[in-house]
Amino acid sequence: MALFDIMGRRWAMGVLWTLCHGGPATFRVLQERCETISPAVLNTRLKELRLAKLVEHSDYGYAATKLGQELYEYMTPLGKWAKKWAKKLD
Amino acid sequence: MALFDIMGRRWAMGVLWTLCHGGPATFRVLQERCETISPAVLNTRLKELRLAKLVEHSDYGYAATKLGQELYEYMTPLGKWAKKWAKKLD
DNA sequence: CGATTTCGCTATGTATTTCATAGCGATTTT
DNA sequence: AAAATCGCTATGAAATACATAGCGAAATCG
Repeated sequence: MALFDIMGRRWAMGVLWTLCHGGPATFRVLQERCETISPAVLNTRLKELRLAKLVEHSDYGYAATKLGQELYEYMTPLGKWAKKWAKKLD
Repeated sequence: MALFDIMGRRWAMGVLWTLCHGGPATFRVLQERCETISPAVLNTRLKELRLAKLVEHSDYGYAATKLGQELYEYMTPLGKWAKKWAKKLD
């Protein structure tokens, strides 16, 4: 369950989601998009995500790799489901 | 993204996965199935998952709710994908 | 029935992770 | 040349997770 290992860290999913949803971004732009992430954690997550080949550092800044996009696509329906789920919590 | 909030905690996905994959279990059995989880963390996650209505405490011990199963089903293809992904890391 | 085992879980002290914030050196803009 | 912006590191405090021991209640055994 090594995937859970990396995804079970704060902001790991959030960063990948943000990159896929909003497109490539520089460090600082990405930081702003995440709104409340600290640069230290963002930096750590980016290193981990790059090591996991889910994110890469291109000319346009950080971007999801093909693998990262694939993972994101598995997560999108989950995002929709989450809205339904949230309503049931009241 | 409140779903990421709860799922982005250590063992949250793992516990739900374990319950869905192996069926309902008592606290101690669940702890054994997770192999390396500490009782304190397991207890915390169970509280959170119950609050999120993903897990419930039935007669047979802890079990995933219908909602929890739904979420699990979104995660299963992800588990298969993870194997493919793991090979590309070597 | 009393003794033992098992159960769910809490307590405790330590290690790791995350946090907010400041700021450095390098590059780009003015 | 000065100022702004960049990616990122440093730091110290707070939150989270860890391993381990063990408690009180319930089930099981003799």
